[in-house]
Amino acid sequence: MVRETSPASEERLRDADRSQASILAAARDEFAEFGLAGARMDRIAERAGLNKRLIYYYFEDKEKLFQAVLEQTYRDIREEEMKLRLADLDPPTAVRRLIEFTWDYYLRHPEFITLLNSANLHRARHLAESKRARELNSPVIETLATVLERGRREGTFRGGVDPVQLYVSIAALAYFYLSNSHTLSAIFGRDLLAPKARAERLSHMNEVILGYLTR
Amino acid sequence: MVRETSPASEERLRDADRSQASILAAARDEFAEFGLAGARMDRIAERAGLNKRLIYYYFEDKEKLFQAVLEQTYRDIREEEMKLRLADLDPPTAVRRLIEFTWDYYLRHPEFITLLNSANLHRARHLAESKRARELNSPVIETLATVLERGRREGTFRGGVDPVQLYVSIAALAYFYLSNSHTLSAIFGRDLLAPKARAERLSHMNEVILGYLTR
Amino acid sequence: MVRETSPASEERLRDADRSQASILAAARDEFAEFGLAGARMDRIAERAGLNKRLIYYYFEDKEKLFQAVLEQTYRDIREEEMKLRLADLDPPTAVRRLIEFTWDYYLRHPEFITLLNSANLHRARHLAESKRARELNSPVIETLATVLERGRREGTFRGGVDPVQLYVSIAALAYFYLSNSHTLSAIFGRDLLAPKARAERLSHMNEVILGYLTR
Amino acid sequence: MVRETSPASEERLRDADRSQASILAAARDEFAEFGLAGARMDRIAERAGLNKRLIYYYFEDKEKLFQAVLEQTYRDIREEEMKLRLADLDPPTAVRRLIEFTWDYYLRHPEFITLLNSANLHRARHLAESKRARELNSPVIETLATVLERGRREGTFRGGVDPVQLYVSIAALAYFYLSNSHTLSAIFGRDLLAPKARAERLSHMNEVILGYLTR
DNA sequence: CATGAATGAGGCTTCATTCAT
DNA sequence: AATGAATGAAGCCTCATTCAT
Repeated sequence: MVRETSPASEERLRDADRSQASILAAARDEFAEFGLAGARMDRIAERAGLNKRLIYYYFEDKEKLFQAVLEQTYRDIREEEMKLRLADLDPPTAVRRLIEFTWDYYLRHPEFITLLNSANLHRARHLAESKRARELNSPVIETLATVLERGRREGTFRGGVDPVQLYVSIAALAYFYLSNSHTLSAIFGRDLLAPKARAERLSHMNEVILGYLTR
Repeated sequence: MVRETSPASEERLRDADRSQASILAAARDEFAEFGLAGARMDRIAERAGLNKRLIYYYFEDKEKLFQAVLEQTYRDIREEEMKLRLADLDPPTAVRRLIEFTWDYYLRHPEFITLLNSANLHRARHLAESKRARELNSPVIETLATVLERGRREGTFRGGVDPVQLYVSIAALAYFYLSNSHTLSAIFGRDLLAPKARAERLSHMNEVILGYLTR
Repeated sequence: MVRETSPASEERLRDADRSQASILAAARDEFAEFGLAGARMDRIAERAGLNKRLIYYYFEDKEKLFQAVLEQTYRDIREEEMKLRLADLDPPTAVRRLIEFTWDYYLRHPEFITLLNSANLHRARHLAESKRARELNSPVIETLATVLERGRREGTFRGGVDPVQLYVSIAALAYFYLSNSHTLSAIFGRDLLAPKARAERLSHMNEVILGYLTR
Repeated sequence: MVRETSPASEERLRDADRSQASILAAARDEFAEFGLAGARMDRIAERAGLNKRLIYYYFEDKEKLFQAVLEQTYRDIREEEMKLRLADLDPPTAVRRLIEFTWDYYLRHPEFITLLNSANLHRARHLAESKRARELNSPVIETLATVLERGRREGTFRGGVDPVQLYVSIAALAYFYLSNSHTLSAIFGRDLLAPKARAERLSHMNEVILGYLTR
């Protein structure tokens, strides 16, 4: 005999999950747009289409909510990084793939950048408290290490490249450009987010990193 | 005895200047520490050792004060960049000098990074409103262009390098590392600001940029 | 197999009784600790180990719950007073017994005092609404009247003593000392609840009341 | 030459003082009526006829305001006790005077009782934090000691009476009756605050205390 | 009988800003 | 130039209570 899960309780559970997910998504957008201090709990509730009180019911307070958003944010990017399968590609292609993924991900997830900035404004306090910080380490780093090693053995890449430094540098080249695009656009008097400018940036990034790696 | 008006009024002027400067410095620290939304006018007054009302007297409101801080911040870095005299150096040394200056400046002025992040969180609204935005363009860019051109002609550097892209990339490599040092430290489980780590990062940055430029 | 309805329903009834008693005890402690306004329905549920909704199921709302607690509190002390059997003792012993009982009861039931204070802060509104107020009249008063009369006839006690006034005074001497022990301890700079201090107080109370009564 | 205090600044100061006094009086009434948890900052502001924000400006938060009210309350009664001049009276009269003063003071200041109850509900935490607790010790105690000693030497009073215990007992007899008058009235079915009942209580108190003291 | 999810009203407190001198 | 007093709006959070099973 098949046990019938009470549809009622299942739906209830799903409601709870759905409510939490709604809040989390709404909070992510609000924090991304206004930062931790500038975010408004009222607006988060409104964005989520739920009662404000419910936020406290599930997430205790603003700080904890922010922390939950950060954790979710990291989980999201790590999950996508896992799909990259860089090990299957020849070294230069793998590096190019990582650069393009990073660039695209930041473009598709502008909230990632502002959330990270907010987290760092608060000295990563929320991350430090999140006992799972180390789990957020990118799975790409290890793969990148083997890619670099393979490239070196094949004679394509230079040796002595620290994969962590390289990973950080790839992120840096994309992140800084996008994070500061408004300021830079104002200063340089040209729109850095225009399609052409974007293509040029990606191209430049590839040149810099591969120009550096390739011997 | 005749009371001399002039020195008194002059002194008063200097007091006024000093007060404004105090407020500006206090505001810079406060905004850097807490962001625009997180900053407190009360604390700024306290930091400046002056009455809160005076801030409004000189700077109208919080937004305008933030704008004034940003402008000052840009003026400060541009002023130091002017002293670089890259044109006097041979191309690789000039580039290395720029990288080291950037790195050092960010290290000596951690507030620069968080202020810039705040400005961008607000989509550079405060900069756009500042009629002097274009004046904030770095004087280094032009010099860098000539340096790159000279390097190319001398056969040291590759050609086709956009000085703006390169300038942005140099800033990016330093900025991202420092801006996200807390988060990265938590994730990698090691202190990215320790002296050794800092030296390694600077070395890596030089290698990437010069490895890319040099043919 | 036949399912027996009766024990089940009986058990359920006992469960219901037990739940109500749990809630009542939890509420008594919570109200005693924080007063009516300071008490939290959440905490009462938690203390009772039961769902908050159940409190409303059994007691309608916070006010009614408080009233129920008060009634129970009075029933409890009256029940113990009934066991005193003062009529069996010679007058001075009977009075001493009452004093000691009062003192002990307040010491054993510190919640009695704060609950009474809360009730009076609300001008005994909850008591006035309880149709059974008069039933809460102490059974001791009548006994005390006969004791006083007997003492007078025997020549031990003075005449003209109103048993209600005396009863109130005995309660007063114990109640005030214990109710305000924290304040008094702070002011006098000594711990009024230390064993020695407590013994001295009881002794003093006996002396005052018997010194007054005895001729 | 007479220095003229700027009327402006003096008035300003008086405004500040007056505002604080208004808030304190309003808070005293509100806390007396509803207790600490039941009191509403909004209502206090309204009672004081001042902006709610001002309460925080002068008193920081609700707890601190409560503490300030308590301190004021103690200062008030101590100040009146100072005027008693018991030392000038013959011992029985002095004691009677103290009893009557206590009774009258509680009747004229019903807020005194509920405030004290509130303070004790919170275990005198606010008093303990008030470094001036010991200063709140009644000046009457010492006088009472000399009165008792004088009475004993004159042969009117019994010996071995602890003035602190006696002082507490006198307060107790009045306090309990008034503090619990609502509850007691409901239980006994008669109005304990009616003029006749009040006179009887005062008379009883005098009889108890003097009956006890007099030998 | 029992419970997790949800809510509207309201409470304490904070904030940028202005007033009056 | 400088300041203490004062304010209205709004922010975070809590509370008693109800809903839906």
